[in-house]
Amino acid sequence: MKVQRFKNKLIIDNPADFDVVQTLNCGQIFRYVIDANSAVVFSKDKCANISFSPAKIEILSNDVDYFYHFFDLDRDYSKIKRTLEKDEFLRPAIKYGYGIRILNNDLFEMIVSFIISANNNIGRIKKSIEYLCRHFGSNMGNYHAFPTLAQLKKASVKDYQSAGLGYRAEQMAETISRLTEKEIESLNSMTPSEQRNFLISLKGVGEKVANCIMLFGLGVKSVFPVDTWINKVYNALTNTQQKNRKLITEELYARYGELSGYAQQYFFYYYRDNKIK
DNA sequence: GCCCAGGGATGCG
DNA sequence: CGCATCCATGGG
Repeated sequence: MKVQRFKNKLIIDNPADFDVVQTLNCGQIFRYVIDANSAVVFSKDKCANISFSPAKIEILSNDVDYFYHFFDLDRDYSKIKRTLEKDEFLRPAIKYGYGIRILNNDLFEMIVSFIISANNNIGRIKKSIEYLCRHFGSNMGNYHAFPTLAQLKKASVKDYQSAGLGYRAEQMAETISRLTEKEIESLNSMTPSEQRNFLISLKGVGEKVANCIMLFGLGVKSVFPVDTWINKVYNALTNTQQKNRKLITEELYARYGELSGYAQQYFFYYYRDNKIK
């Protein structure tokens, strides 16, 4: 897939491995607006305006380098799909979500976003995050940036409750008050196992949330986050009624290995979009 | 009113 | 360890 880079624009002609709708709607980003042929995507303090058709994708931004990496445009997804298509469970999901790419989201944004995501639904997650951006993030003119750690340290438990975090409000306040920029930065140089241990030590972060933060915020693809949807998928495919998510996580990681993160996204998008029981 | 959502913390054995 | 129960909140 060839990407043309200009000063303020990326152009992709005949994008075989990139579908904007699929990539934005597969639950890895909560700040975007989209309609039939255009979208606006927000990450950290940046934004990109996208227009798309089957023949062409145009990404406009004043930080092209950031969004080139954000949309993972250096990676060959056709190769990944060729490998994963050999798996009979995955084949229909890849056919459906052929244009999914795993976004390289901002790490701190992922930590906050996925703490909010626990036992929650995507609509409510989006609203809570919007609230935090509007009340604590820098005003960028047309939009508000995702708040920095320093900015969120000014938020109280009450603020988080007003944002709709419910019982996660106290967890968030504690995690934000304890977390330092240095710790966040240091995650980049840790091994996956060290990353997981640190992340799980944060209030509101368990196995699944840690895996999501690693997958979307640290680029670690050898993780398989298991949420309620993946739990349903697993039971449907294996004809079981397994409820032990730790066991499901281990089994799916054993099956998909270093490509677990990709496999998980194809499954999630396919089954959630088709509302499989 | 019940059930569910990209689960985690807690307590109990 | 594993396991059950509880937890805010809003939409279906």
